[in-house]
This record gives sequence, C-alpha cells and structure tokens, in this order.
Amino acid sequence: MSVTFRRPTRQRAAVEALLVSIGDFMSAQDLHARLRAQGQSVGLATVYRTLQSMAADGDVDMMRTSDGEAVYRRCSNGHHHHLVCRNCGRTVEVEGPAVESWTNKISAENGFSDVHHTLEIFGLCSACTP
Amino acid sequence: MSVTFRRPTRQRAAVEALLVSIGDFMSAQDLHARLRAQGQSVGLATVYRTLQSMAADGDVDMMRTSDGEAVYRRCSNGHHHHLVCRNCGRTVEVEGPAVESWTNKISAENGFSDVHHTLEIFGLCSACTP
DNA sequence: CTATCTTCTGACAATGATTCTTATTGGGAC
DNA sequence: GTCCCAATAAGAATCATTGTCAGAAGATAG
Ligand SMILES: [Zn+2]
Ligand SMILES: [Zn+2]
Ligand SMILES: [Zn+2]
Ligand SMILES: [Zn+2]
Repeated sequence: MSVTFRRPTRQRAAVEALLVSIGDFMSAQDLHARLRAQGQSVGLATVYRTLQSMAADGDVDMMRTSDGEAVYRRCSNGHHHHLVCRNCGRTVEVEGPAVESWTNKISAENGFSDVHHTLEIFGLCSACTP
Repeated sequence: MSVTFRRPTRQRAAVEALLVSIGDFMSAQDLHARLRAQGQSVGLATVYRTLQSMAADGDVDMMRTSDGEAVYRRCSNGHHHHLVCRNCGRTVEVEGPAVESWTNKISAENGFSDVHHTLEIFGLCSACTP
C-alpha cells in the first residue's frame, strides 16, 4: 500500500479542518465558497486537487449525488456505505458484512478479479417522513 | 403505478432501436453520435430527454461511470445490479436477494422510508485478467 | 543559512456534459 | 381535415471539473 507523501500546506490544512468541522458531505464548490467566506484564500483548482488526493489516500470518502456531483466527507476509516436522506441530506454510515461477501462471491462466480463496488442507499429519514 | 403516456415518434423509436442493437451501456453523447453517423437526424437534447423518460419508465437502466457520466442500457426488466469490467466494459447483470433484504433491514433500523439504492461492482473480467 | 530541486498553488482559460429557450413540427382525437 | 399540445431541433447557456503555466513554498544538501 503506497501512500504518496503529501506536503503539509496551509491550503491542505484548511480544507481538512473545514471537512472535520462540517462532518458531512459537501461538494468541492461548496467547500471553496465556505473557505472564501471565512477569509481563507484557497484556489478552486486546489480544492479539487486536494480532495482528489485525500480521497485517493482514503482520508475522505467521495460519493456522487444522484445528479452526478461529487461530494466529500471526512469519514471514519474502513470500508462502509451510506444511508442518505434525500430531503435533508443527513447521512448514516452503515456496514454490511453480508453485502461484502456477496459481492466477492458474485465476482468470483463470474470470473471477475480486482473488484471494488459502490453502494448507496437513499431515502427519507425519520425527521423528514411526512 | 402511473406510467405516463409517450408519443411514438421517429426519434424515440430510433433511440430505442439503437439501444437494443447495442445491448450495452452507452452515453447520451455516444448514442447521439451514432445516430448521426447512421444518417438518422435526432437532436442531442432529444436524446437526453428520451433517455430520461425511458429511465423514468423503467425501460432502460441508468448508471454513472466513475467520472460521473450517465450511461444507459436496454435492460431486462426487474431490479438488478451490474458487474462491469473496467477494462473492456463487459457487463453482467446480477441479482442479490440478500442485498435487497439487507438494505431494507438497515433502512428500517435507521428510520428511513421510501428508500432505493444503487450498487455497482467494478473489476476485471476473465478475458482482461493478466 | 543558501542554493536548488520539486511539488503545490492560483488565476484564468478551456472542456464537456447537461439543460434551457424558442420557434416549429407532427401525433392523435374528433 | 382541424385543433391542441406534447415532442423536437438548433443553438445558446450553465456549470462542474480539468488544463495551463508561471510563480510560491516545502524539502534537502552543502
Ligand atoms: Zn431528512
Ligand atoms: Zn461495501
Ligand atoms: Zn474485460
Ligand atoms: Zn438492489
């Protein structure tokens, strides 16, 4: 597992700190706007590059909203999935050993190797259920 | 189950026929280019609208590639997922009753209602394994 | 500390998928 | 045929994301 070295820079620290303080999924555009709003000057391209590297290093989790926009969140380590409220955006991390073994089994049965998967559940949380 | 009525138009028929003949995932842009190439004149926006309505009606299946582009495929009916070769694009439809019940259970446990989910598995098919 | 090498950054241009706008067309019910 | 309204075409507009490239700032050796 080669985790490329990253230089500790003001910008990287700012993005990470903001993600920690937010604790929820947020798009690169939003993060950039918030950094601007709090006076921190960080370029938009830098926010994108930083998030991509953090995601590659496994420091943040990336998912795509239903309309294709990438959103990032500071996550607990380890493989997991999300249960997302499509109304208020509240997110719950979930784990499913059964799902993991199923994907492995189905992959092997079909001769696929080096697999990974994406799984997201969308619905209405209790607070948003009418 | 309200399935809105759709007018049978030349364009809609052309998109559907092409999807059937291809039998694989394809982006709106690609479909449009192919229609053009075979002499059929169909507007790009029309291809988008048609695909969206077909997806809404459950006539085609939509998924997003890792870079966020939407791709569509004429699929067998019923809920299922895909095992996709990240090298050659070969796709296998898979079903997982265990996964379905797991998502329902986990949703209920967390007070979520009206849920749906996305699940895709990516890997290397046997032909593409080195 | 200074020189130097390398990576990171910022401003802005460029890309590319998707949607919007508006005038026009063509199913389909009568 | 005639009328109504959804469907379409063409192109402009939107908007997230990426590319460019010169300059800034860590790291490292001397
Ligand atoms: Zn909610
Ligand atoms: Zn998983
Ligand atoms: Zn393959
Ligand atoms: Zn499913």
